[in-house]
This record gives sequence, structure tokens and C-alpha cells, in this order.
Amino acid sequence: MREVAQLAGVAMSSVSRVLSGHPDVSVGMQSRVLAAVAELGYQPDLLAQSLRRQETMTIGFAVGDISNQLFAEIVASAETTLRTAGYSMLLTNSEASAELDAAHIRLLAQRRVDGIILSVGDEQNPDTLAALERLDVPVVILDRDVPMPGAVNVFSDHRRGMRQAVAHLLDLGHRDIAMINGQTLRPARERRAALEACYEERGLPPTYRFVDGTFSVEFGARAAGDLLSQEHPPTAIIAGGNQLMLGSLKVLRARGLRLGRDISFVGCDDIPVSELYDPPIAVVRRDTAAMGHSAAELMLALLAGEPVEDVTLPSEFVARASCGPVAKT
Amino acid sequence: MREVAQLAGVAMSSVSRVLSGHPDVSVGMQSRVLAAVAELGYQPDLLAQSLRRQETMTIGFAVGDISNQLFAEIVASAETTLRTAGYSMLLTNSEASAELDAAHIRLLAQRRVDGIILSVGDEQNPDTLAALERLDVPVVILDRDVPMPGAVNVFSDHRRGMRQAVAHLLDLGHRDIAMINGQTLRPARERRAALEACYEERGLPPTYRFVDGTFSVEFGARAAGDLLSQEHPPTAIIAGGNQLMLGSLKVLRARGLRLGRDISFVGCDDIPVSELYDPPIAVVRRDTAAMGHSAAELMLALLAGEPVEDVTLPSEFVARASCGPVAKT
DNA sequence: CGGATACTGAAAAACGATTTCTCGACCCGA
DNA sequence: TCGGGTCGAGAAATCGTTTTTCAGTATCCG
Repeated sequence: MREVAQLAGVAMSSVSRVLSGHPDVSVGMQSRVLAAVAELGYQPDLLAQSLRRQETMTIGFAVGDISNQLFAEIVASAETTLRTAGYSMLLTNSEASAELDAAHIRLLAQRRVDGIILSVGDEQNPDTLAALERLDVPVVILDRDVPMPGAVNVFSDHRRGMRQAVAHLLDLGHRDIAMINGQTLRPARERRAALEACYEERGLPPTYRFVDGTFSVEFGARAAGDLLSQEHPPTAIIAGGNQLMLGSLKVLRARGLRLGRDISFVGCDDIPVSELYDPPIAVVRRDTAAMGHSAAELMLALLAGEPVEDVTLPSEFVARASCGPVAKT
Repeated sequence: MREVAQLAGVAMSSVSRVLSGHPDVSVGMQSRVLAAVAELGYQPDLLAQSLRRQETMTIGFAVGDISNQLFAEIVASAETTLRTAGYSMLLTNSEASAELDAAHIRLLAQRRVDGIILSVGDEQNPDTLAALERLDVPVVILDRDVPMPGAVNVFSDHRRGMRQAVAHLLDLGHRDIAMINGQTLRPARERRAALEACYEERGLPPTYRFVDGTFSVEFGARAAGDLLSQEHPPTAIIAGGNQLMLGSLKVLRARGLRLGRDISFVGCDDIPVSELYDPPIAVVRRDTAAMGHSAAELMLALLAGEPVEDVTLPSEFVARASCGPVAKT
């Protein structure tokens, strides 16, 4: 910057004024400075700028597993929105470990990010909560019930889509429905609640079952295997999450079961395989781009000091041939 | 930091020494400082640290499309390796735009990242090359032929896997093989070269064809559609990339073609759908985790000033039922 | 011509750390 | 007891910018 000032024959303060759009600059000086900047290819050091301005123009994004299609799409969409507004994104991947969640929140704070968007792997972890508590920057939480006062939430309305899904199965005559879920997180709770509500509304006895474990392909496979090996396997399986869906499908396929005929199946998240599977798989779909975009928009609003409210985005059931009438025994 | 120094009754420089492991610290002072740090919950400002130390402990990762499964896995793996070494990752998503590529490189430079890992969408774009030229930090390039002197590369050996694939198809009697590719980038060139080499080695006339466009689901669908609508459609299609594969599959499926019987098909990248499709899809597979890990390791070595060489990771053909003997006409 | 207005320069004080320099205290051997 | 070496810690400079303050010049207006 000193060189620029020298070349343009002005004071450093003037260079700063020109570059940061201060009103008191004459066109003459402006052009001289800009010419010098262009000639030297000068680019202000964002680090020094951040230190002085006390804002980094950086948003931390702490995600559970970026290699999960769902998160990848959310991140992509959020990054676009943030970048358009001049922010960069610092990404941390916790590999579904609660300890890393907390460590990452602290790390992001230490890096003085202007805000944090996160999706934790454990809603109650005291360490994570403590780390969040100490934060003095805006926080947007993705689809989790984290007891944190200041945070703003982007929820998915899992219930709506899941109720449609269960209603569809009930209409097809299914009564013995099994739902596979991962950790006890908001999405899982919502899905369970939707299933229970559907039975109750119709005055049906609770002849469903739940299998809970982790949101992983492996557990999806194991859970599906266990269900099928029971004396009375369910007539329909709902996999709560795309990883669980992938795992379940492997097993269903290995056993030679034809979906929609031998057993009905509903997945979550409309990933490529859902549409391309034979038969196509009915899923509860949500708009990942909207989730990322909303999270970013909320963050920007918080940073601008605007009043904001939690956002709830819809989900919808996409009926496909993987659901069929219950097989007559 | 001043408060810590005050509470501990020492100078700020002593606090710094304790915290950054300087040898000249007495145990008495150390314990007093640490006690003060703990009491105040003090965490050094990484921003100020970066400014002074002239290193940010941050690596920029400029990727084409993070929502592409391939990149998502690479990023996840690289992030883990970098984080373990104490680095954070600044992620930019160029949405396959060459202009954004260049802008992002400049942005990362301005943020004073310690190094950049990137996968550009255009190997020759002069703006991008100019931006790279000006960089004075280590650069690791993912599977691209970018004419940049100092950069270190992580290549995929697409040829090996593709030659196996083509050999497999030729063995099955296919002669009219069509290959769909995206932009002219290293992976596409390698795949083409492998195909040509296979024919030539066997002394076969070049009865293959290439269709080039963009690496997108849409183009994959369009290209496959065009091929099938021709008077003499190919007896086998190779899709060069997972997005192209997804697009092609949609069309093949819509036309009711049974893979491995009516037409043979080879995809790229072993994404979930390949294994779960009916029939399972033969693919040229590569180890995404290894790619991300290698890129990160190379970066760390460069940062440590160690001598490094380009890395080439293998690919392999996974034969599956989507390839069958050529249909007798 | 007086005074308001607009611009610019120079200098200094941040921002929050690290690092160099310097100096005092202490120990040891002669 | 003194010189030299080591150890430990404070003071001050530094990283690259922004911001503030103040002063000063030039221009403009009536």
C-alpha cells in the first residue's frame, strides 16, 4: 500500500479512502490511485483489513458429513448465496463426531468468523452447547433442536411428507410398517411422530415398529437385514435418511425382494438412485438448495441486524412404484 | 491478552511465550499464565496471529462443483487430512464457470491462504492462468493439465481403467462404441486416448465415435438420446463422468433398453447408483478418498518445504452386468 | 474579501498478536 | 570477588491495514 501511495504521489490514507469508497475523494486523485493500483496489481491484505475492521467476511460452516449428498447440496447452495454477498466460507467436517462438533465451533470462533451455520451430530452434547454458549456471533442451525437462545433455525417439515408417505402405505393396506432411523435427532423424531400420528388419526392400533441406530449405510443394511430375518417381517419399510436408504436397498436387493410387490419401501431424500432404481423408489423429498439458500439468507439478515424468524421448509412425498398393495398371505 | 497478562502479573510478551511454547519460560510463570488463561477462558485471536506470523494456517480449496459426489468425497478426505495437521479449509465453488475460477484464485490469494488446492473447469483460460501465475503460495492441482511451472499434480490414471473397460467391450464383440465426454479436460483426453489405443493395438479400424459437450446430467441425457436416435446406434456407450452417466441412464431407461442385452454401458466413478442399478453398472472406479488425501499430503509437504513429485493414482475397471455380448443382428 | 466548503496530507492510534532487543539476576569457576 | 555465560522477562517494534484527528490548501460563493 505504501508503494501504491508513493507511485500515485499521495498519502496512504488517501489510497485507503479511494479503495474503501470514502466520500471525500476527488476524481483526479481517485484515477491516479486506481492507476497506481492497477500498475502494481495491488490487492489489499484481507487479513489486515479484517483485523482492523473487526469483521472477517467469513462464515463458518460446520457440517456433519460433506460427502453426504444432502449436505453437499446444501453447502453448495449456501456458498453461492454467501459468496454473492461478499462472504467466504470456512468449512469443517465433523465426521459425525460430537467432540469434533464442539472443537470446530471453538476453532471457528477463534478464527473470528462473522457467523456460523451448523448441523450438529448430537443436540444435547454439553461440550457443544458450552461452545455455542460462548459464541458472540450469529448462529444459524440446520434442522436440529438445539436449546440455544439466540440461534435462528432452518427446519425441514419432515412431518408433512412423512404423513403423506404413511397415509399412502396405509391406503395400500399396510399395517406392519417398520421405520429405520439414525440417532435421536430432530429429523428422526419428526418422522416417528408423523408415523404415530397417522395410525392414531385413523384409530389403528400401533402395529408399527422402530429401529434406531446411526445415520449410516452400514446401519441401514444391518437394520433391514434384522427386520427381514424376523419371524414376521414388516410389509413395508421406511428408511429415514439417504444413507439408511442405500444400506437397506443393498440388503433388499441381495435377498431378491421385488419392491412394491414382495415388500414396500419408502426412502428419504430424492438422490439419483431413487429415480433410477428398478422400480423407482418412493421418497420423502426436500429442497436442499432451498435449505442452503435459506440458511445463508438468514445469516446475512442477522449480520445486517434485521429481525429474523425461524424458517420451516416443506417436504413432500413422491409416490413411486416401490410401494404397492400389501401382499396377500 | 492484556487482561491475561495483568491477571498473571506478567508482561504480554511472556503470555505469548508461554502460549507458543517458547523455551525461555520458567515453570512458575508458566503455571501462573496458564491459570490466568484458564480463568479468563482466553483464546488467542488467530487473525492477529496470522497477520504477525505471515501464515494463516488456511488452505484454499477451489472446486468446480461441490454437490458432485466425486468432489464432495475428495473435499471431505482432504479436509480431514488438513485439519489433522492444524489447517482449516476455505472452500469456493465455481459452479463450473471459468471466470469464477480465476476470481476465486485471486480471492484466496487476497485472503493470504497458505496454499491452494484446485480443480479448474478450463485448463487454458488465460485469466485463470494469469491469476495462478501471480500466486506465491504452493498449488496442488487435481487431475488437470494446467501449464503452471511450480504446481504439483494429483493425477488419476484414467487410461488404465478405461483400457480395461474397452478391452472388455471389445472382447464381448463390440466394435461400435460411443464415448460421451464433457469439456476437453485431462480426464476426457485420457479416456479418449485409452479408447483409441485399444482399437489400434488390436489392429481394428477406428469404428468408435466421440460425443463431447459438458460434464452435466443434462448433456449426458441429450448425448445418449442423440446416439440412440441415429440410424445405426452404437452397441455400447461409455459415459465419461458420473453426471454424464446419470443423464445417460435416464434416457436408456426411458427407452426401455435393457443394459447388457440391448445395449452395453460403462460409467465412471463408483457412485451408489452403479451398484444398485438393475443390472449393476460396470464402471471405471477411482479412489476419491485417496485423491483428497494425496492432495492434502502434497500440500503439507510443500508447506514443509519437502521435495515432492506429482502423484498418479490408479483407476480400475469394475465389470458388471451392464456389459454383455453384442446383440446379434 | 471573508468565510464556508471540499479535498488532501501527515501522523498517530488502533486491531491483537509475535518477535527482537535489551537488561537484570543468577550461577559458576577462577 | 570478578568476569562471563545463561536464563528469564519486560519494553518496544512490527505485521498491513483503517480510522481519526488536525491542519492546511484550494476553490467557490456572495
